[in-house]
Amino acid sequence: MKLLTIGVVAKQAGVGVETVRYYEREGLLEQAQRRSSGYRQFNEGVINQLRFIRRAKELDFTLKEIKELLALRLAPGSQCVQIKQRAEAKLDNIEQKIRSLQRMKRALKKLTAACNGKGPVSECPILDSLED
Amino acid sequence: MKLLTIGVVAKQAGVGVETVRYYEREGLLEQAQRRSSGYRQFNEGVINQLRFIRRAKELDFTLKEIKELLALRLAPGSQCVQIKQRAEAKLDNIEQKIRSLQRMKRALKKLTAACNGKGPVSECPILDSLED
DNA sequence: CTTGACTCTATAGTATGGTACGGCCTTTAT
DNA sequence: ATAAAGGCCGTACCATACTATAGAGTCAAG
Repeated sequence: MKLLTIGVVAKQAGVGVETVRYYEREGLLEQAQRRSSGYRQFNEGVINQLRFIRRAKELDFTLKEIKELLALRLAPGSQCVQIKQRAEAKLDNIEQKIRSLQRMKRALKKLTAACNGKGPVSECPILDSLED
Repeated sequence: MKLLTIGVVAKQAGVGVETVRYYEREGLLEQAQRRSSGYRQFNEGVINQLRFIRRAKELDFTLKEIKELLALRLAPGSQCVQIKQRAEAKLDNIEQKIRSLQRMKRALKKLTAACNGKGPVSECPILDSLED
């Protein structure tokens, strides 16, 4: 098992060195072993963990939620259904955001449609409807 | 023209007193007149301005963008088309967010569909696909 | 005139997810 | 042996949009 320095790990995982330290501080990564000089020594698995974090972030999980996922993954007796529940909750969450954005979109579309883009600001129907 | 204290203004507009001061500091509201004691005196128009800000925020404009809208509104020679452009840019922006969330949604749906919710975490296909 | 509610300022803290800096120590290559 | 590159830590800083606190002064009602 090869041991890697933080710089190598960061590069492999596509994140900054500071980010790796930050994740360690925040408990997303376990405390790395140290050599006598104090330098961290990672085993290769950390790179996959960092990728896990990145993927989960792409799915809109917060670091806090990711930490919970990682904890579940390691806790003895955790069941797959717990992970599934979290994924489904996140799915709900995302769907709500989408609906909210779609409402905004409709409202803004209506405003821009009402405006012919001509004339001074004093006659702008977009501002008018924000003001009234 | 009645002059109002900050507390009245805040209440009428449905925001906190601190928020009004914050907006003033940030340049979203012009500096209020003061009486000799140093107390702010607002005229009633401020309430509409605060509502403007609230509505624009609901449409996902940031305070920075709102400040620009307000500046445009006051600048002589501003044209309606400039407002419309900003609204359309924001619309694009929102549409991008929606698309991004929809991608996440599809990915998460796929993951949850692959998981029957049975068995230990070590066999969870959701975690598997985040890890690999 | 007193009391309680209101207001003032400046400063710090909240949450999120990092990024940057300074000063120092270690490793690695030549 | 030396110099460059990399690592360490603690702290501060970024953006966003507030919110809270302390300590002081002011206003209005009774």
